[in-house]
Amino acid sequence: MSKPTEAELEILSLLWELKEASVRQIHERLAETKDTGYTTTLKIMQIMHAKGMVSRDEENRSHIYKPATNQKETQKSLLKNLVTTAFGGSAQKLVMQALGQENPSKVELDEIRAFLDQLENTAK
Amino acid sequence: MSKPTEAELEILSLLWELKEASVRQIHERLAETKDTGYTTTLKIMQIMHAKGMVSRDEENRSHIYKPATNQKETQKSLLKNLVTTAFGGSAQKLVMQALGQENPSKVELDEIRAFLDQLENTAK
DNA sequence: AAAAATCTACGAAAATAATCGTATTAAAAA
DNA sequence: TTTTTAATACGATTATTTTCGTAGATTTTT
Repeated sequence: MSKPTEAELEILSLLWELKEASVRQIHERLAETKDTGYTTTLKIMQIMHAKGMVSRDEENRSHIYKPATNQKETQKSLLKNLVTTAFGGSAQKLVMQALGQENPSKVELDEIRAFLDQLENTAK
Repeated sequence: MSKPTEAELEILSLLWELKEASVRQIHERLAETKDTGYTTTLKIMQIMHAKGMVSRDEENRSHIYKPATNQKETQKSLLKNLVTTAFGGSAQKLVMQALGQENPSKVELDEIRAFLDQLENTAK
């Protein structure tokens, strides 16, 4: 699957969150943060459908869209792209930057630690 | 500073690595992986200069470019953008995805652990 | 039943990004 | 000195992405 554009990614992300949604629902969520027309949202979702990036149920007049691209795979390729273009290929640098800018809770940090342990044991 | 485009980011990244470079140098590096014309590289670097994204020394005929945008800041904003658009705002999810896809060495993992510890102590 | 609101489809315009060709000038090589 | 190579500037073209307006159909409200 080709890389989603910025606008597509915003919508895809909402679909991952909501599992499924109508154009209206997506548009209302987008409208919270940006000032965009309904038909613009519609058009982009139609394009995404044409690309096979989402599926849709046309049973009712208001179509219901679902993500058709795997979330993990998509995130992975976006990350890979960012690591190579902006972080000189170092995932570690990216991770540290990401953590440094946030203020992760102890719980989150512990979860990451557990994940690191698991990585170390599973690998090899 | 506005978000660099894909092509700009590639160049910026090389400039961060090299500290400074001529158009020719950048172009040769780009040409290793993609098939692009010299004047295309030149044009993009000129645009970057017009945007204030890079500075340049025009002393000699072959201009020498330097990054004018802070690497950390730029990386930070790109990450923030990715976290919000693709990871539903969760830096933790992004971090785990990033680590999971690589195969980090024990040394790297330990460095990250140390970083986590430091985060925990510094914060609050 | 008529009017208003709500959908989709779709083409076209606008905005943004990337590519390239040509002119001109300066430096290097012959 | 002449020719060739290498550089910048810059406009124009192409490609991609985003936005919008309008038509036509179906629901919902009055």
